[in-house]
Amino acid sequence: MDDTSPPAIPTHGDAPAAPLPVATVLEIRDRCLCLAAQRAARRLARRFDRLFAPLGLTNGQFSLLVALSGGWKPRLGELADFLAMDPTTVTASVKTLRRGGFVELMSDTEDARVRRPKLTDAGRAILQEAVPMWRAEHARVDAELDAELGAEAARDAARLLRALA
Amino acid sequence: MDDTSPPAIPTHGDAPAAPLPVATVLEIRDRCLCLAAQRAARRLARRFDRLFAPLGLTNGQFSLLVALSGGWKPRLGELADFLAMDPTTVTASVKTLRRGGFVELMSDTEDARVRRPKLTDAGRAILQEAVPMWRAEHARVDAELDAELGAEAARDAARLLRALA
DNA sequence: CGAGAATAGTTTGATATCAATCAATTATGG
DNA sequence: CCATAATTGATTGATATCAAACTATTCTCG
Repeated sequence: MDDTSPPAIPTHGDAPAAPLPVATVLEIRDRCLCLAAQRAARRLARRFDRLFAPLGLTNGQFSLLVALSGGWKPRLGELADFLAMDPTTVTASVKTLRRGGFVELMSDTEDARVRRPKLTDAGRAILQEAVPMWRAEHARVDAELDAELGAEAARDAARLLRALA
Repeated sequence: MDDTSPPAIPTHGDAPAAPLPVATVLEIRDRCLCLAAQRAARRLARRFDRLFAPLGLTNGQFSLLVALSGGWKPRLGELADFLAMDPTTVTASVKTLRRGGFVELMSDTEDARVRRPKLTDAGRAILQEAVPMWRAEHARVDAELDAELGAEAARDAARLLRALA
């Protein structure tokens, strides 16, 4: 930083790391679907995490419990595919829910490698509290989206997100 | 479960935790924007994390570095707003990037509470490698979206996600 | 049947994420 | 000017996330 020192000699043959052109920054900021998806996911996650906080549930735990509450009896790997999670993340999430008493883990009788998570009574009970909360909050989200984009685009949102996943 | 035992007496006045109706499960599975956003975000995050892995960057670190590469000199809180992150997450992310030598943290001369992250030469250099990779990969994402939804919906995708955030 | 490949899940280690709480600094009202 | 409130970040603790490496089990085919 002393102007009597000789001109800097770049370490390789590279130019000395100029800032990106403004157009490039704007292109990424405004068009990057990955960034946009992370932002939307974080905002919505926080919103539903706060909604479910009085129950001691997170949005992800709610989704996992819902997935198990129908007739579907997935193995852990199938659950990971459905949630678009890494299998190791599902292992960890199920462990937390097991500690909370909402889920138990059964070994498959056909194939000893396979394990299937199963809702407990406590799991079903907390869902009966959570579902009406979800319904009310989600109606608000839909209304806000309608106001911002119009009903048509709002309906496309779910389809778009499914296509991205 | 023994039919000679007396009828179960629910702990409270509640019904003994019946499974959710199938229609409810399907409603949440197919319409919940939060779940859909998490899925899309995880898939895209994994995709760009793998893309940038040879550089030792994650998708989130890339986005943060891009945000700092233009003329914008945000304080940490402003950066958190832009990324829709919790401020404490930004503190943690910047710490990692500082350890990697890509960012430095400057105290503001006007207000001693304020700190502003700043790209280092190494940060600018790695961006020059990462941006072409991003461009190529993102073109593939766009093409896949075009094929699935048509060009029009694909072009609106970023706008829709911004509305969600 | 038996050896090697494939599959299912777990463990470990690193980063990401956020709520709750704390410390430092600045602004405001009396 | 001082006491209090508001602002800005940092720290802590818990869960989430995924890559890499591992164990256990099942499959395949010679």
